[in-house]
Amino acid sequence: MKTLPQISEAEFEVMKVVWKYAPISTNEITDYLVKTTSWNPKTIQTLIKRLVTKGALTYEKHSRVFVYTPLVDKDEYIGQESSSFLNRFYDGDISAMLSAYIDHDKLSDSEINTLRSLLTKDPKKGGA
Amino acid sequence: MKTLPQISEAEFEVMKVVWKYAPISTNEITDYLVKTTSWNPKTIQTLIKRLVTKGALTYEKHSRVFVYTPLVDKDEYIGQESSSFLNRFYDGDISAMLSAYIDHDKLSDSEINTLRSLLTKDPKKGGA
DNA sequence: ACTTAAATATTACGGTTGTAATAAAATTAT
DNA sequence: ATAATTTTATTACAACCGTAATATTTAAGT
Repeated sequence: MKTLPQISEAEFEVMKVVWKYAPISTNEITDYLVKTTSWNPKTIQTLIKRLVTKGALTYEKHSRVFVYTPLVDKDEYIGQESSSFLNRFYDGDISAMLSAYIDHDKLSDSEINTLRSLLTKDPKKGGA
Repeated sequence: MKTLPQISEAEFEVMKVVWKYAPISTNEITDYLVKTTSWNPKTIQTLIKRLVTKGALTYEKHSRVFVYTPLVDKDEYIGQESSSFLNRFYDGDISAMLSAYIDHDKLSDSEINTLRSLLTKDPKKGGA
C-alpha cells in the first residue's frame, strides 16, 4: 500500500473542504474557511501550499487561478488514521474502544440502536 | 472540566508504562521501554522530564531515585482523545465511525458478535 | 574526605506546525 | 505600456517533537 502523506490537523480542515467541493480554487477554499474558522487568509494559503508540497493536493492553472483536486482519497486517509488511532489508544481492541465511547460519551438509546442495527446487517449483501 | 495536558505520541508510550506500573522509578520505566521500543535511554529520560514539566507526571524522591505517579487519569485522557478523534474525523457521528471500521478493518464475525453483545447489555445494570 | 558511579538537569538541533507578513509575479484596467 | 490589483511564492518565527549528548549533582564506596 502506498503511504499517504502526513497531514496536520489544520491542514486536514483544508482537505475536508477540498474533498467536499473539488475542483475548487484558492479563493473558494479561503472564503469557505474564513467563515468556518478564525484563520487569516494568509494562513489558509500557507496550508494549501503545504498540502501541495506534501502531495496531498494537486492543481491546474486556469489563467491566474489555481484549481485544486485531492491526491489522497478521503476514505483511505481516514481509514488509515482510524486504524492507527485504534492501535495506539486501544491496542487494536475495537470492543474496548466502543465500550469507552459508550461510557465516556454516554450514548443515547437511539444511538445504541443505530449501532446495533449496523452490526446486524447481513454482510453478504452490500459487499463488493 | 480541568484541561488535560497535551501529551505527544512518544510521551504517551511513557504514560502507558507509568499507568500500568506506577509507582515506578526512572530506571524501571527506562528498562521497560528500551525493550519495547528503539529508544535510547537518554531519549526516555527526556520524555519523562517533559511529562513532569507538563504536569502529566509527578514524582517522589527516594534518596537519589525519582519514583513517578501519573497526574492524569488514563481513562479520562483516552476518553478525551477519543471524543476529539470522533469529532475531527467523523463529525461526531459514531455510526459513521463504526461503519468505517467495519469496512476498512474487515472485522471478523466474532468481532462483530462481540460488539453486538456489548450493545445489547442492559444499561440499567452496571450504571453508576 | 575523595573518588567514582549513578542519577538528574541542561543544552542541542533539525523537522513540523500554527500563524502570518512580505515579496514577487501575473493580470487587468487605463 | 503603465499602474493597480490580484494571485502566488518566499520568508519568518516561536512552540512542540523526536532524538540525543553533555554537564552537573548527589549518593556510595573506600
